[in-house]
Amino acid sequence: MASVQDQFRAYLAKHNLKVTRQRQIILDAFLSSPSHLSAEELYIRLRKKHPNIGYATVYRTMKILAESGIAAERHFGDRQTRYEPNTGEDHHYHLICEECGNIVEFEDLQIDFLLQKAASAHDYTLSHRRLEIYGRCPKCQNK
Amino acid sequence: MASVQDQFRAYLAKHNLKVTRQRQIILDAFLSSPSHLSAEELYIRLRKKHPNIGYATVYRTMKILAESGIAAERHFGDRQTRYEPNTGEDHHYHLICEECGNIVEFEDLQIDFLLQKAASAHDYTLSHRRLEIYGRCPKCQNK
DNA sequence: GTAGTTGCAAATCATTTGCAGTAAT
DNA sequence: ATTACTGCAAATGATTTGCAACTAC
Repeated sequence: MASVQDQFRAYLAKHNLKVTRQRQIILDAFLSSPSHLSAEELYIRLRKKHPNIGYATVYRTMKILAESGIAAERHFGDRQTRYEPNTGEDHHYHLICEECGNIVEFEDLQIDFLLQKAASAHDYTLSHRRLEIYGRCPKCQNK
Repeated sequence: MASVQDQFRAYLAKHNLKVTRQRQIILDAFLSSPSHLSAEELYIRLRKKHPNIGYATVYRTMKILAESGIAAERHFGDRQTRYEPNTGEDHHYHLICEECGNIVEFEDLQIDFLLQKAASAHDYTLSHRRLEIYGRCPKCQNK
């Protein structure tokens, strides 16, 4: 039942933060944009409709979205932090085309299992994992 | 036979680059330091013995080491780029303690196989992969 | 001698922060 | 009324670059 909107409001309330017009706009833009955008890319999309929203506000809000568990931060090869909607406890992996940058997400229970096993083998507890496979997508393989 | 030193000289020769004192010093320092140092950390170690080597030279040289295949660049959670000796075509994975930052490297043929399979399943070719498991090391588990 | 290199300082890129004015509670 | 928030511009931290002096070839 709890929509992302509710989750957001609940998080703000719990932390004495305010529901502002800008935060609402940024959340909506984030939810209705392609995944893996950076704060800058989101900002650029935003200013089309809302030219007066500040760069810093986008950064600050994305940080709140990450803390509230609505967005997850990702670091791929480039320097920027990218965000994706958080799909809860379950995790997925990324397949990234080195040529065009296209990203495919996938899940794999067998990999999950082996990662858990690898951590245990070294007496580590596992909290999260990052797996990225770089290669060439079908399109880019034929130039 | 080909030592890393030879590999370095060969790369420099092929690209019309010169074998300078500084490049030699930085390569040696890189080879005799713990793995996963950042350019800054290497620079700090260096200046003990060679106070007149410039910050930029370290960055420039690490870039050459990466291009020549002697070092591999790594991006973990923090913002800095870290370097590790490149162990050729074979790859390994990382187990990282979120508390103390300790890093364990490991290999796993079963994981290799599944990653290759995952790429194929989406018609991607595979060029390289990045796998990091975050958790807590044995020491940090007991506070 | 010539072309590539160095060290420095200034520039750049992504991100963060201080602050005075503004808006949500 | 308070307290948090915004937008801007200036600050930060990692890395890069321009340039005049220098060094390997």
